[in-house]
Amino acid sequence: MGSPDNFETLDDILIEQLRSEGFVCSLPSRAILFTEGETARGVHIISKGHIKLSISSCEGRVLILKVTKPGEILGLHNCITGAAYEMTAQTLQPSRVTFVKREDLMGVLRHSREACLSAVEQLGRICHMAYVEIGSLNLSRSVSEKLARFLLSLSAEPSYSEKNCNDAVRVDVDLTHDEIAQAIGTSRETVTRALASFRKKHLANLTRSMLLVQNSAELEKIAGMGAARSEPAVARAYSKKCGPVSVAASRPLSARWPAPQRNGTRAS
Amino acid sequence: MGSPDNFETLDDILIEQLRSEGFVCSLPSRAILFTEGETARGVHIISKGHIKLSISSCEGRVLILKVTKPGEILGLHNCITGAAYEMTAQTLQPSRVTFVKREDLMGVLRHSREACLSAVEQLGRICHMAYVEIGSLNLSRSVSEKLARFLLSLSAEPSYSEKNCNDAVRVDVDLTHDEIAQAIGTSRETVTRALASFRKKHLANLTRSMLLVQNSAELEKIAGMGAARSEPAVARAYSKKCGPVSVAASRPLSARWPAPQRNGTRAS
DNA sequence: CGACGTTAGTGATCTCAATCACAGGTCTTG
DNA sequence: CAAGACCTGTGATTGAGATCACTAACGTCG
Repeated sequence: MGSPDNFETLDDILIEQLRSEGFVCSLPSRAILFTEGETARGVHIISKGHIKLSISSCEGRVLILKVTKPGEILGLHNCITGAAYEMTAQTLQPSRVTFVKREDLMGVLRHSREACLSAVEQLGRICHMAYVEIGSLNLSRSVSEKLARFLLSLSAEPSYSEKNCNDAVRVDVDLTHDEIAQAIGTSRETVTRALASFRKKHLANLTRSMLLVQNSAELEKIAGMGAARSEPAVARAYSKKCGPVSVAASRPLSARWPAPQRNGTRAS
Repeated sequence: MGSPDNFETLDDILIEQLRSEGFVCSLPSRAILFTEGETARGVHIISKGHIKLSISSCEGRVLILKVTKPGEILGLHNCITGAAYEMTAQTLQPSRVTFVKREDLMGVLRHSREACLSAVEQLGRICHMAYVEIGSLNLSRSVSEKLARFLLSLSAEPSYSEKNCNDAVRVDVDLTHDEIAQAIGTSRETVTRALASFRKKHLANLTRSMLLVQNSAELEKIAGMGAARSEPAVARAYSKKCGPVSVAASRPLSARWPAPQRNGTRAS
């Protein structure tokens, strides 16, 4: 988890430099910044408001990838590679964004070493997030697990949450059940039911875009994040011919997982 | 789709430069390059062999993210951001990789502008792939759809496939049914059944790590990739208050994803 | 060569969540 | 304010696929 020594300060240099190049615009709620398939003309830097990023199949199925917070930059990699947007961006509230043309972005990258390193850092972070998202989305079976994880991720977001007294966290989410369903890949009704279940158990309460996380500990247990189960259970993937050899390079082979034995740790 | 004018040549500069800095090592089949949770000490550049990248949940569930081909670079963003690997890398065949230490990577990035731009390009591409993967993984319901897509992606891979006479493509995949299941997020038995179904319909035939794609056109239809349906059907997501305003840019609104109709590829 | 250990192939069940079908709420907007 | 248009909440139904439980092929290697 150690944040890298070197880049520390570079972190937002790119954004700082870009801000002066771009022009600001205000957008109403539910405005679309760009849609998938479109070619990127530039990048958007969010100053105010939350932006919903989603991918959709042409059948109408929609997957919400993430909801960005102010300070993030959108479409960076599309500008750089020239690949069309693979997602659609839509504001959830009235927002303010700075738009920087692709040429200007490229100019900055080419002329400022620091900006370029900063871009590398930004992209690295985005990659990481994407992979974590993939895992989080696909490595869970039950809906309640995904929903719990989703609610927790919302409440963990500082720009959203207003911590309260004891354990409760109040979050202002401008998402409908339908959108939540799209974010965790399930159906609206199922979200409604799962939320009702959480409410009944006093774990969390979502009413009219106001989420109240009451028992985050228990939620985390449901989400499978809690260190509750210490059973690592590395699974069959490594139980086979596995790792007779690992790269020459020094390798502590981080003892994150115990003996790769066959064992079916069922949660029952 | 236009590959960007500018970077064209920069494409592999980073890798070229890194190659001279690193040291090569040969690995047997099923060797592990690194595991999730571990901190990145450097990057791996694949010279020979295919590498399986997977994420696993602590319950033992495994998701195979992708199988890389020679020429790719692994762990770049982990080195850069300092974040731990979010995935495990394992060889599928005897392989040869070049390992470059993190310090050396950083040095190259800092001292060569072109290398840095090249890194930006690389990362951009990786981001794009990751997002496409997310969509592909989550926006389809039926297993046969995902399996078809997966088989096609294998056969499309030049480093794998050996095109044959007419339509048939022969591919040498070193993946078990189990691993395929992990790659498309389903169970082994289901993969076996779906493959049997494809075999029966003479669409594709997978036997002992030898895939023969017989009717790619039909497979594509199942995968929902075929331009068959031109129905944009952008869906309810935009049907609401939607885009009263869209940032300056025009938007072609091209629908990217599958459009299969209901069809059950059940064995039975 | 026989003995494991790993893959593949198949049936029988069972479960979770998608879907369908409404009904009551809430928020827009003329 | 009344009419719609969305959103939420719930029941009933259904089906795709996960799981379980075996059996049958290989392959490897003492």
